[in-house]
Parts: sequence; C-alpha cells; structure tokens
Amino acid sequence: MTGIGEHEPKWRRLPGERPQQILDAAIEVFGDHGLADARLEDIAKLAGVSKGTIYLYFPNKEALFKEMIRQTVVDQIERTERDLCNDRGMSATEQVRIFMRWWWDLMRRSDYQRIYRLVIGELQRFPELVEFFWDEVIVRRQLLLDRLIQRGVDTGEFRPVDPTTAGRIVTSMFSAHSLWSCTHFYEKQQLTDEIVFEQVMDYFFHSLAPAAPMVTAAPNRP
Amino acid sequence: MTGIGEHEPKWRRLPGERPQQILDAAIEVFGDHGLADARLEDIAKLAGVSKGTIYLYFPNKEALFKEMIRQTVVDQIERTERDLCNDRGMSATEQVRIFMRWWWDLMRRSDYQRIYRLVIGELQRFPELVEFFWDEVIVRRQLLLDRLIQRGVDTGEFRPVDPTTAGRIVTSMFSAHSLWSCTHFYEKQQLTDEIVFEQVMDYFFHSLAPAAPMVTAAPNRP
Amino acid sequence: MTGIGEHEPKWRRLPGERPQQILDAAIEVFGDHGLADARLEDIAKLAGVSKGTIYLYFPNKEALFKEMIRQTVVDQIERTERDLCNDRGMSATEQVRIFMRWWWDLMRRSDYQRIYRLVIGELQRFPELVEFFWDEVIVRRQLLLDRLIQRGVDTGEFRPVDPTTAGRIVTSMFSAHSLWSCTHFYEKQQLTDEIVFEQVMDYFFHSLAPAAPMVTAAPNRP
Amino acid sequence: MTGIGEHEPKWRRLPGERPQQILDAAIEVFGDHGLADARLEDIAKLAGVSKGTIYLYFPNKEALFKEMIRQTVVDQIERTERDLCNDRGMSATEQVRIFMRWWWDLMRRSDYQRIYRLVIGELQRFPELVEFFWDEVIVRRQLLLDRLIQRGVDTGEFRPVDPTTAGRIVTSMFSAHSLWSCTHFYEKQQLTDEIVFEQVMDYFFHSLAPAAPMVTAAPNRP
DNA sequence: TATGAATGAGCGTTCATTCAT
DNA sequence: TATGAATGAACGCTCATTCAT
Repeated sequence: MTGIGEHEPKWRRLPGERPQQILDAAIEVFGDHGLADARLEDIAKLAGVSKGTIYLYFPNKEALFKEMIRQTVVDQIERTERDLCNDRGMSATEQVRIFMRWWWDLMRRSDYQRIYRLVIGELQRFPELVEFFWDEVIVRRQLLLDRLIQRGVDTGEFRPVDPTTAGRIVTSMFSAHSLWSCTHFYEKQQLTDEIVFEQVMDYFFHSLAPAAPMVTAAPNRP
Repeated sequence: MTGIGEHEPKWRRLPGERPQQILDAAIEVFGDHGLADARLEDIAKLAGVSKGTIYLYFPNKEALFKEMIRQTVVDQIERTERDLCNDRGMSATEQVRIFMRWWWDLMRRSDYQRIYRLVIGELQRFPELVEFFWDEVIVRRQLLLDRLIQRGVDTGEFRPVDPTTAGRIVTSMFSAHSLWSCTHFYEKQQLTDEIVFEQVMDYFFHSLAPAAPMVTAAPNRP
Repeated sequence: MTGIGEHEPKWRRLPGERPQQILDAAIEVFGDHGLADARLEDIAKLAGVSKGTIYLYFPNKEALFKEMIRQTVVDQIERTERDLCNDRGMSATEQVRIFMRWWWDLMRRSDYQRIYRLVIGELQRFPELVEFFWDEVIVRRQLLLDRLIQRGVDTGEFRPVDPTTAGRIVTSMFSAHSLWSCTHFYEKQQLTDEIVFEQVMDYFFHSLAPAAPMVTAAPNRP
Repeated sequence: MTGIGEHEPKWRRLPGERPQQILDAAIEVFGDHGLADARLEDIAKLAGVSKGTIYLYFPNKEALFKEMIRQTVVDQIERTERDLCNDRGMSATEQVRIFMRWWWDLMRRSDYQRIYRLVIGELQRFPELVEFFWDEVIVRRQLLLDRLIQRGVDTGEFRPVDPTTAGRIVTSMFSAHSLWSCTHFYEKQQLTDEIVFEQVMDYFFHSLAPAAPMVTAAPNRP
C-alpha cells in the first residue's frame, strides 16, 4: 500500500494534497480492477473526496489512469536510483547482486506489480504510456545495470558479453518470476521471494562465468 | 487476423463453424481490448454474425472469454506436444534448443501473445482462469522440459541442476521478451525474434555449463 | 392440468392436434408467467413442437394468448352448461346449491384460476378479451342463475329480490374466495374448499331468507 | 393520475420529492402494464426524470415495484385506520356501514385498484408480495371489522356468527365488484358505485339478520 | 473549491419473429 | 408442414461526465 488510510475523516486533509490523494487511490483501484473495470466512484471514495472533485484535477478517467502510471513510475524509479548503493569497494558481482536485490524488492512491492500488470494489460491501447514506461523504467534501469556489468567484464569477473544484452536477460528473468510469484502456485512449490532471487542470480552469474573453454550452443554433429 | 472475413455475405456460412468463428473473433477483440473493454457487438461483427447468435453458443461474455482462452491455449499446447520431436539421436542441448524453438515460435504468435497478456492482466480478477492456464500451459510445458534437461544432466552436458528450476529459468527469459517484443522498442534496437532467441539460448546454455574442464557439449556415449 | 403429458414422444401426436397442443401448453405457461413473462420457447417445448411451428397456427404471441383465453373459456362454460343438472324435482335452494357447487368446482380448477387471474391482470390492455370473458362467462352464468333464483322467489323460498343482483352477489363472494384460496393463508386458517363453500352458501341463503319482519339497513336513530 | 405533470421543465424540482415522484409514476405505469411489461423508461419519463435517476433511489425494477405496492398500500391502510370513526353512539350496523363505506371508497380509488389487480396478477410469481399485502391489508382490515361485527353480535343486532367469517364474506362481496366495476359493463347496467354499495350492504345485513322474531335492527340497550 | 444529484449514452442480455432448409 | 438457427429491436442497468449549488 501507499500509506493512504481508507477511511480517514475528511477534515484532516490539506487541500494541496488532493491530486496526490486521488492518485494514490487510483493506484489501488486501477490496480485491482484494470482501467475499464475500475469505477471512478470507488477511487473518489477511497480518496475521501467526491466524484466531481476528480474532475477538478484530471480531465477524465483515461488521463487519471495515465497520470497515475506516470507518477507512480517516476516516483519508484527515482526512489530506487536515489537509494542505490554506489560503493566502489565491492566486486562487480557483489554490486550487481545488490542492485538486483534492490530491483527485486521494488518489483515485489504490490504497487509496482499493479503498475506493471496494467502496463502489460494496456500495452496495445496506450502506446504513449508504454513508451513512457519503457523510457523511464526499462531504459533507466538498463543504463544503471550497464555500468555495473561492464565493470565486471572489464575486471574479468564476467565473460566478455554485451552488457545491454546481459542486463536484458537478467531483468527478463526477474520480470517473469515477479509476475507469477504473486500466485499461490509459487507458494505451493515453496518458492519464497528469497529462494527465487537466489536461483535467478545463480543462473545469471553462471551464465556470465568466464570459464576457459567455452561451451557452444550449436550441437556437435560428428 | 485468423482468417475470418469481415464483410462476407452472412447467408452462406457453414453452421458447424459458428462457434469457432466466434472464438476467432473473440481472440482478436478480447486480445485488443481486454475482458471488460471488449464489446460483444464488435466480436459479433467480426465473426460475421449478429449479437444474439453469440448467445446460441456461449451463455455469456465471461464464458466466451474463458472458452476462448481454453480453446486457444489447449489447442496450442496439444499441437505442440503432438508435434514435439522425440529424436533420440540428438544431444540434450540440441533437443532443448529444438523444444525452445517450438516454444518461442508459439509464444511469438499473435494469438498466444494476446492470451498471455490477458492472463497476466486478469491475474487478480480471474483466479480460475489463472489456475487453468497454469495447469494446462505452464505445468505441461514444464513436464516436457524436465525430461530434456534431466537427460542433459545425466549425460553430463549440463551441470547438475534441478531440471524444474532450470526450466523455470529459461522460460522466464522468454516470457518477458515475448511480452515486450511486440513493441517497436525491440525493432529500434534491431532485435529480431531470431537474435533474441539466440541470445537467450546462449545465456541459458552458459548457465548450465558443467564445471571447468568440460570442453565440448557433445554427449558422452560410452 | 388439462391432460397434456409434458414429455411425450413426438411421434405419437397427430398433426390435426397441433393447435390444441399448443393452446394447452399456452394455458400452463401463460398461467404461470403472465402474458409478458411467458416465453414462446417454453410453450413450444411443453407442446412438443418447435418455436417456428407456433407461427404456423397463430400469427403472434398476443393472438395465441387471446385465442387461448377464448378457447379455454368457451370450453369451460360449455362443459359446465352441458353437465348442469336440470332436475325439476328439487327446491330452488337445492338447485342453486347444486349450481353453485358446480361453479365452485370449476373456479377451483387450476386452469380456470389461471385464466381468471390473467383476465384480471390484463384487464386494461385487452378490452376485447374482457368483453369476451364478460359475455361468455359472466353473462351466461348469470342467465343460468337468474332462472334458478327467480324460481326461488316465485316459490317463496327466497325473499322477493332482483335475481340478477342476487346472482351477482353470490358469484362475487365465490370469485374473491377463489382468488385467495390458492394461497397458504387459507390453509393456515384451516379453510378448506368445502368449508368456504358452505360458509358462502350459508350467508347467501340467510341473505335471501324470506323472514317476516324485514331488517332494514338504515340505522335506527331513537 | 396522481398530480404529476408530464412535461414540466426538469430543472426545477424539489430533490426531496424525487422518490415520491418516481413512485407515483410507477403506480401508473406498473398499474397499466404489470410488472414485466412496464418499461422503466416510461416511468422515468412520467416522473420527469432520466432513467438513471431511478437507480439513485431504488436498486432495481423489482424493488421499485415492491416499494410502490408497500408505500401505496401501507399509506392507505394507515390513513384509513387513523381516520376510522370510533363513535360509540352508533349501532353496530351503522358502524359497519361507515367502515365499509370507507373501505369501498378506498377500493374504488384508481391507485388501489391498480395495486389490487397487480397483486392478484402476480399472486403466483411474487409470494412475498402477496404475504405483505395479506398481512398489511387483509389482516389489518379484518381486525378492524372483527371488533365491529362482534359488537353487533353482542348487542343482538346480528345473529351469532363468527365475526372473522362474516368479515371475510362482506369484503369478498366488495372485492369482486371492485375488480369489475372499472369496466363499462357496470356502466351499461347502470350500476353506479352508490348502487353497488347499497346492494352489497343490503345483502350482508340480511345475511346477519337475527332469527325470526327480531323486529328492529336497533341494539338492545337493557 | 467541492459536492453529489442528475444525465444519457452504452452495453450485456433476452426473446418474439423470420426464413432457409 | 416443421424446424431451429439466426436476427435485431428492446430493455434493464451502469457509470463517466456535467453542473447547479
């Protein structure tokens, strides 16, 4: 959750907070119901305002949706970047692990999941939104990862890979696991967040191992 | 498009095909709009029938949605299983590669993508749908992969991993790529389906590489 | 019921019976659901024919409804008149009692009740139908009763009343009781058909008693 | 008509009256068409509001229907009870006559007639409605009548009857007359409300006449 | 600013009616 | 004659949007 009490009395809210309150409520309601199925009335109720008030700050439902995505995403990525450890005294492996830990923790938050699922769900209908998400989340994360992986390649910790590709690979693993790990199937298999994280990192670092004799993907035909 | 003409004269259709025509139209319309936003009238129009006709074959919108998922996905997985090559003369590496090639081709089909995006999108709202998808797609695929990977471990081609985990890892790499590869960002980066496939397989096989002294991927035949 | 089996095999019906089968089914379905709420499909199913067949015999739903009323009503009244005892060796009191017994038995049949309720229910919408019912049921019954009551007046068994008014009075009592006696409230009060009949006849004959000194309805103000 | 203007400008209505306006319109439209055949749009139009407005006050069509019955009928019966004359200086005969006068006037109102016809019409389909009508109208009326008739029995004005049965008898006479008296057949026979009332009362009081030697209807005051 | 009653377009669903077979 | 798949108008209900206060 994003810290918005659901039934707080109206008289404690400052007017300047209105748009944010509405956006916070929107995250929850859109997150639970999707764009089409969410009811503005529910958002208003959760935000502690009336339906009409929403229209003082957002021209319509779709704009509110987009703005919510935008605002949440920027918030998340900026928080992540700010908090990101830049300790130079660590191996690249360690730095990548710490970065991915951060990333995994972010992805596993319910608000990120909601947003991510919404972006995936509305992929076809809102290209601008997807573009925005791509630029602000995917690319920015990629740039951060690039540096770390490149460093690993430079130090010889990793085999000589294209850092962008490697970054894409590792984040793709986390994305898919994140999408499914909210289901009870993961629980059933006793896959905790911790275990999943370690498994993914294990496979990723193995795939980057600078092993002397390379295994090639092409089959040997004797 | 799945081969349904949009404006053909309505008085000459094969009645036996009605449900399939409707399902085909449903894939498209639900795929583009999601469950809540799709209009039955659009599906009818695309199927070349009237709104009422849908109700001759499906009790309501939700049932049509489910049946569309079910039919598309089960069809695909069964076709895949049936066609799956069981050639014993190949290395495990090669078998995994062929299997994943199958899988990637399936995932890259527009109807699968639509379904997958819908499943992700309705993850919260439609638990039985998710369960169905999990059991009929994820698990069945996992079982097939398990055998192949286990064989690679047995032959020493792969390091001694848990095949289920390895299978989850490799499919996770493909999943996220599949979700995003319909955007123009991949095009911009000149990432074709072919390139992505090779990159993923490269990283996967590297991650499975047995410990140091192994030189070739060819299976040990004593 | 009217003797129509509900699930008889189709091959035992003679084509000449079609309209009657449909009308019989219509009594039941209209009777249970009213005009607007009845579904032609249900009538067809109960009649053992297809929806389209109804339109071979009746131009539309409303016409079927009217014809059903018409036909049932004529049937009932004619059967009643035919069966009516004309024994001359009885007192007028006895004859009226026997006639009302007949009438009461008719009214208490479920098909009569259905029709009567339908006529009441559609009173506003189908004046012709009401007119028909009035002429064919109310008036014909009235004429029969008139003779009997007049005879009672002539013999001195009854006080000198207008027989039409008296007939209207006694049938009104039976009508109202008949409408309500299908509810469980009558059961709760342990009012059986028999008891109700006797009560009504008791009050009716008392009201016709040729008592010597008349009681006037106007209050005495001393 | 209950005094609702049909085409008045919509922008000047008292909000507090909305539910009543809708209920008034509902009496008319349901009364003319029955539950199934009435169109919410017609009710809205007649009430001078839009379709959606109905749903601000009533959850659905059926609830509106029930509430209309409830409100109309309870209103009437309570008004009747409140206004009921309890004058002790009158004979029981006179009291019964006054009470039945009240009752007849109520029954002859077009809104009561509509309701009554609806209740009869939906008798099979709407058990709780019937139960409600029975308890709130039939039983309450019966209780009031019981007292008056019992008093007549006690004073010797009436023969020793069960007052509940007698009450049922007299109201049954009125019921059927009320149902039919809206048709033109009654007019044709020159049966005015006044004449019908007097006829029914005449027969009822005759049926209650004490055994032979009674000469006057005046109560015995020892 | 803020409200929430009111609107009305829109959609899911039903079912009387048609018509090719 | 008989069928029943197909139609499409109609209606109940929802909810984004407006606007008088």
